[in-house]
Amino acid sequence: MNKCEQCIVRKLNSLGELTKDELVRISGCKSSDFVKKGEILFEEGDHINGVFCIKDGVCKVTKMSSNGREQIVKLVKKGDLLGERSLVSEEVSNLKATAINDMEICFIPKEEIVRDLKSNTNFTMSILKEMAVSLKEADNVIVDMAQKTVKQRLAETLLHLNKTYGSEDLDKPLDIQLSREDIASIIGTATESAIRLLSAFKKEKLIHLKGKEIYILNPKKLQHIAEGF
Amino acid sequence: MNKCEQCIVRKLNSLGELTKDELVRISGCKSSDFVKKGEILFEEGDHINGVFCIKDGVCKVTKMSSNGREQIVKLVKKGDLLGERSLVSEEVSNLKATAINDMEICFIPKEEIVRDLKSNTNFTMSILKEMAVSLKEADNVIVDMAQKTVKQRLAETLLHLNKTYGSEDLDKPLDIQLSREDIASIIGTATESAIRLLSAFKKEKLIHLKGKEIYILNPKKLQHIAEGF
DNA sequence: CAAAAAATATGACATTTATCAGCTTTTTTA
DNA sequence: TAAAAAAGCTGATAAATGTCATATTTTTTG
Repeated sequence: MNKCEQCIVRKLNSLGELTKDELVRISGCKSSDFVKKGEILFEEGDHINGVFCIKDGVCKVTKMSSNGREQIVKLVKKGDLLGERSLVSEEVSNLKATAINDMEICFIPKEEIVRDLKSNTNFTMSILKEMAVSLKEADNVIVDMAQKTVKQRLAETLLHLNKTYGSEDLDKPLDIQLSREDIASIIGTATESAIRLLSAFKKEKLIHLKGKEIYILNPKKLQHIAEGF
Repeated sequence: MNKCEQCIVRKLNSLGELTKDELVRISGCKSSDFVKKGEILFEEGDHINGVFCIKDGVCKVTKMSSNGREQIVKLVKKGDLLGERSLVSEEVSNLKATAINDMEICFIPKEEIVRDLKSNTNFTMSILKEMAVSLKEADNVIVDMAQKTVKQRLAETLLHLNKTYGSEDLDKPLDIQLSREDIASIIGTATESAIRLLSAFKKEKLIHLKGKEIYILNPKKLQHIAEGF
């Protein structure tokens, strides 16, 4: 089993605030796992009781609406933590996490992390900061969902994906493979509508599509569309 | 000026976790204020640098979308804290807060609160918990905005308002007066659409309207509508 | 590899929602 | 209190989006 204190991934999230001694202890109680594409990390109703640290891969975090459609609430990637909320809540999860591609993850039990949360101020403040950022982002998503058209939201989402999974090289596709259904589930629309708009963007040469590969050709124009022009 | 350590409102939020000594210190540096209906507490772009504790009244927290329409992100009422994010972020506010009715508020400067955040674990954990709850609620709103129809969202919103501002007595209206524009801005639709649906709900005897007063007559049926039936 | 299943794509149409115009009622202001 | 302004309401219509049907392509499976 790999050691947390030697793992580069910890530097990407709040775990980087832990001391060497704390990391050694965490290392001793954590479990590591490989998760295949399509497999479920946890579901709505599960007791999580710990935090996932994503070493590699991407998963989608979803919530089922009462209409019976799944909404992707966020994408979690290498370096991110998942399940922080379980640390300060006794409730079961209201979210489901599914691997988008093959993943490598670690799981740290709640009791161990909570210990540090109560003793290491830097760590706590870092978690607080992460939550604050998440809250701000959530507010932005709410406003977009409420006020923007599906077309604007698709443009927005493509730009967002480009920022996170795009390369400087315009000839390379986004480093994430989403189904059309996933894309629709991010922007909150019917799969057919997402497909239609993607086709329209392709026709306007804003993007290029090759199977599930997406090339962002004209981010500037996409930005204009996202802003309502 | 009133004293925090004697203020009942503190028991409604994380400030209740502070010790008597801490509260006395906070009391010495806080400022109190009355805010008239319609007045602005802070705007997008403002440096807040502190936390508001709402002693009385309600305010709407909004964000302007790039389309030029304001979206109400949440309503903040007596007992709530406002601006917690400023404690762990140097950024300017991305939100605007406007009084919905006459308010009485206290403002506690950031430096003072951050001191306690770093020394009083109970307080920090309480703030963490509040943020975790907010995050969960935000996820729910995102899913509703993305997946539900305007009609469903209106029903949902009425029930939500009923839970927070309703009385046990069905003959009494909700204890909050929102304009039709505000209601539209909560559910993310055009004012005319909100008015039309309110009229339809009234015709079906689910609610009763008398000016800005709203009476919830049939919460059960509203629940059904909110869930998509 | 062939058959079956799943995902993608597109058209036709129905439904939802926004927009604009005009009117009435309520609230504010001088 | 009268006039002006704002808010509320309703109808007509346009635009956006969802749904259903069906064809095609891609992926999975035996």
